[in-house]
Amino acid sequence: MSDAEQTRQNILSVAADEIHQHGYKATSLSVILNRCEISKGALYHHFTSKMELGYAVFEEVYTPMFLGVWQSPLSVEDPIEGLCDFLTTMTEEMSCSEVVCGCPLNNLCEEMANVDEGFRLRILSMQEQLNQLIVEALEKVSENLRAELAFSQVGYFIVAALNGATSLSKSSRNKALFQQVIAELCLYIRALKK
Amino acid sequence: MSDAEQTRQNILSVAADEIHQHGYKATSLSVILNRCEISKGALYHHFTSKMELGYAVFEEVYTPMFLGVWQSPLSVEDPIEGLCDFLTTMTEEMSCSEVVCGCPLNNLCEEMANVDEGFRLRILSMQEQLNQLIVEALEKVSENLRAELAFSQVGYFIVAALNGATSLSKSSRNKALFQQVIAELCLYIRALKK
DNA sequence: ATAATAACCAACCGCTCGGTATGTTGCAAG
DNA sequence: CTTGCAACATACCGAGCGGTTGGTTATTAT
Repeated sequence: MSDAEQTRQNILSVAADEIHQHGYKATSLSVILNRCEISKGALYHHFTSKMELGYAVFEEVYTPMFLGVWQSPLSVEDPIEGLCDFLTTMTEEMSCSEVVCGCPLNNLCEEMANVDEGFRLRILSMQEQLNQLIVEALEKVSENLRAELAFSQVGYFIVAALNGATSLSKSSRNKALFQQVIAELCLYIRALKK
Repeated sequence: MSDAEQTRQNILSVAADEIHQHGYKATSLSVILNRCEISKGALYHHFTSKMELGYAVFEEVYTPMFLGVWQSPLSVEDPIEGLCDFLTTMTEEMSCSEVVCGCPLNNLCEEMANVDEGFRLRILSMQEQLNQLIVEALEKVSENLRAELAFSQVGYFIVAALNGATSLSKSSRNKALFQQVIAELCLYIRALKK
């Protein structure tokens, strides 16, 4: 990787971390510059504006990360159990600070969807892709599931409950509440089976 | 009501609206001043800082509103149906822009819980009160519910799903997704019955 | 070897923000 | 009648922000 590309990737990675921790608006370019030990000129050579940097973080960091994380648990033989295992393992392995930090996608959705159309459309697309993954997984084992289910609706419900769980744990600064909601979510998911 | 108290209430009401629409940080004092047609001196006569104004909005506007909204559907004979009716009626009656605007409590939780301890504790208290309302309602009809339920966990799950539903509708700018998640949530709630 | 361009730096700009200092008005008690 | 304080108004401050400008160094193509 060329030096320039290295610089760019470093900016993206640091920006992704800052945006995850403090949100897009509260992320200061000067902090990114300090952490990367570069000048403002360097940053503006690689990105035309803060907004473009935000979009790049979304597309080049968050999106591949997200698809990667969700694909594996849904690709197993029994996606219902795969999903539940994934959720419980995640709650167990995540540090308290990670839980409190929330999901990058949900954070950006709350912060930016009503403010910037570029972010909104990217978030929407990501959510639809994620929902599609769940729907396909459910369809794969539909013969083992209750008959009256609306898969897309179920998929969005699962995502909603998960996002709500992270939101709740932000006020309690505690994994306990998060774990409870995930536990209840797993009960719901397992009850999808016949 | 005295003129001064009138001014104070006006500030609170306008600030509550601005914070609901744009969040706490993005709410500019100058906008509040313009809408209220008062000077900065007037605002700082009634509130010592923007933070204190935010706390006052939470305690004097959001809290009573919230408790009022949730108490009625949970106080009826069958709180399960009361809750489902409440949720579906809400989705039907809320305008699209209201849905997209989100829940003030959840918005503040996402924005401020990780940033300011004063907000965090107030939000936490409000969520616990809300959960308590649900738990008490469930206990009231526990003989009609499935035996193995953990009421507190169920309460938080319901709140989480609801919050997640508003989050999802922010990216779609659409009531449809919100309605779907609420519909699935009602299926879950009704399935709490034996 | 040199010209051109990529990659980067330092200094500065305008703007908005929350907050403050000082001044003015009006009512109400003594 | 005046003294005093509540209830405002006006003007200003410093800080931090995203972004721009003009210049410098390093790399690459001819």
